[in-house]
Amino acid sequence: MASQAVTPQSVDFSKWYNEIVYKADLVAQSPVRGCFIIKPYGYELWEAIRNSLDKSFKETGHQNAYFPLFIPESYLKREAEHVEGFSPELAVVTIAGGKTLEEPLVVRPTSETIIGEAFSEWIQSYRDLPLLINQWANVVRWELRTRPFLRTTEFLWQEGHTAHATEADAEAETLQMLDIYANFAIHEAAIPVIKGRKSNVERFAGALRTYTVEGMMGDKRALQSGTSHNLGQNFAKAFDIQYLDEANTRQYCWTTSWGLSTRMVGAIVMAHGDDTGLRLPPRVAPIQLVIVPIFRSEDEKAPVMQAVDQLKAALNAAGIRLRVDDREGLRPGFKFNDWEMRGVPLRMEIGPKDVDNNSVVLARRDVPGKEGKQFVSQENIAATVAELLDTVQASMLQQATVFRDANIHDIQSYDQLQQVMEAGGWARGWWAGSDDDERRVKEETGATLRCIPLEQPAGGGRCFMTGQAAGEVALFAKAY
RNA sequence: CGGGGCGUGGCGCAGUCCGGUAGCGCGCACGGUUUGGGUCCGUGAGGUCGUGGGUUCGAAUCCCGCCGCCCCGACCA
Repeated sequence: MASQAVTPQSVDFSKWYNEIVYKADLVAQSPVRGCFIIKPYGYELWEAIRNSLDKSFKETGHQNAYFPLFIPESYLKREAEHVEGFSPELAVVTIAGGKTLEEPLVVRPTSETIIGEAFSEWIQSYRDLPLLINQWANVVRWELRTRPFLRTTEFLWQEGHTAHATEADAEAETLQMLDIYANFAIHEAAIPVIKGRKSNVERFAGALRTYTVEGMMGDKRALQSGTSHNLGQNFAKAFDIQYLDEANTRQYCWTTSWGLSTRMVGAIVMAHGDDTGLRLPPRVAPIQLVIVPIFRSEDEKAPVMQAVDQLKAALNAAGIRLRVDDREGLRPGFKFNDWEMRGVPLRMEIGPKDVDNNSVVLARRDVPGKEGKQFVSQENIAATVAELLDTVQASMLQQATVFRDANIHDIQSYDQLQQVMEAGGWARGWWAGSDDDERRVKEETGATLRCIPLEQPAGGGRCFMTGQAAGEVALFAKAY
């Protein structure tokens, strides 16, 4: 069937996304609205994300644990801002075992409360700090509107929770984890995210400060791809997380939490996809290389498959994730399109002519059409492929960075903000507005304050909205 | 909850205005053909037309009720 995909830069980007996640076999519909089945190919992509992050967590001294799905309703109520923030989207169990429960159980929307309760028992002394815990889990948030990966009723994520002796330690942890997210997004997912701080309006319910990494999608909208919160002493006070310091006096801990979800899968799809379908960065692609053998007859098939077996062995030995498409009855052209739609970064074509010449064709997914094809020798194929995968990885980051930078516009006035939002893109300008000003921006232009970037220009200027003196620039964009 | 739309084989749809044998494309199964950019031909399987009632000799089609889903808005990793 011919691909009906539209250009991701067009107004039909949403439609393109909804179609491609199904066609590329990432996801399937489920019986429950807002919940989606993640199919093996999509799950492998999530596993690649998970494995990379988990490695970074371990390297920075974090340990995995697992906390219960059900949280007593009273726990959420202990932190006022937190419960207010999450109440509208909670799923609550009131009946179990055929009886009405004395206290309803909340299906976790996040686990600060139950982990805070545990921390209060685990932590006695400054010697117990820092306590660095992460969990891989599912959470449920009953959102009104959902989309595969980007906003689902149930989603998979990791949530890190840490406790520290000092505010400085907590802040350092918060920023360290933000760096891990940013490094993953940039170097693995090839999405050049911008690190920044959230405004009061966008801050996590109960946090002192929230940091974010924001990525630009193919339609120039922003997507928050990971967050890290400095919770201050808010949860420590709500859950009585205290320790005895070296002077034998009781002190409240400073805690953090940080999370990255299956939304990252959607980010990768939306940041890189094109007319033909997905484009997956080699470092996270479940299949990095697909080999398409080409032959007309059984006589031609034997030598081709023999060469394929040899190439496959060499590539496997080098740790390259590959698949041989030996499906019968399908023409090569069909297979080319099929794997391009699924985003496989590199394709190897090998037919009788190549066997004679000791060559193969390698086709890059990041360069469209025939220009992405090249003949290479079968000698040292593993090294050739590995190098080309690195090239594709770098090229995809480069393309995404050029696209991002071309679509961030510096603004000096509210008019300019409105113009940028109408035309599409991100707006960057000096900002000293109030929370109400920020809400007005959202109402009138559809843009939200995505973040106050950590990297700031020198000096200061006048707020583009209020004209007041401003010391920081902020990024505004329409977001998912 | 406000505004708009849709429920017909696995998926996408036509048929509804004007009632009269349930159709098309894709997919699936089988046989043949084909393979360097989305092969072609043939045969076949598969549908309580969302649901309940009403009108009628006869309802996918007309009337009334109900249910479900999608899109836009409010909420959001």
